Amino acid sequence: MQYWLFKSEPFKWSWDQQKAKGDAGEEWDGIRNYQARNNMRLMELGDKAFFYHSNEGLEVVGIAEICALSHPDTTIEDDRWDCVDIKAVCDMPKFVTLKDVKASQALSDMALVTSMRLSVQPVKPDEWIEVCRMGGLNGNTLKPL
DNA sequence: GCCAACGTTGGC
DNA sequence: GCCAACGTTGGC
Repeated sequence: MQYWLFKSEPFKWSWDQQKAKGDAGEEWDGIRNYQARNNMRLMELGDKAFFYHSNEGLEVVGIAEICALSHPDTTIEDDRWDCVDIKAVCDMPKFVTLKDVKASQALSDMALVTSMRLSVQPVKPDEWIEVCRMGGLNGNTLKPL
């Protein structure tokens, strides 16, 4: 099991829209960055991910799960660009803001801070547990604390 | 809305 | 293969 973080500008694709898709999930298309794409190619079914609102909100709002392995992005005729599908799992009981993450000593190496512009990024297990804890979730069971 | 950071493109 | 120009991301 690996952990990830997906950024989305809420006025383009929000957590509410993601949740409305339910278990069917939705293709995470539109990624045109090699590093982000490579991360998606590494994802496995059942991997968990934070859903982060960029530009507006600037906070982790929920938890999603990979529900389809990397496949060609259907929105472009270019075989360089692949993507996975994700589905919503649960809300963060308390949103974890970028400010909170930056203020945490334990999260100082998190990609959200160090690789600001990367839109699909890996999350280390200890970072996963810590962000979940700050958001009011047990990172292993994903049950409220 | 500005601008810094940084990824990509394309000329040489 | 270098690097300048350019475009995009995303925090502020």
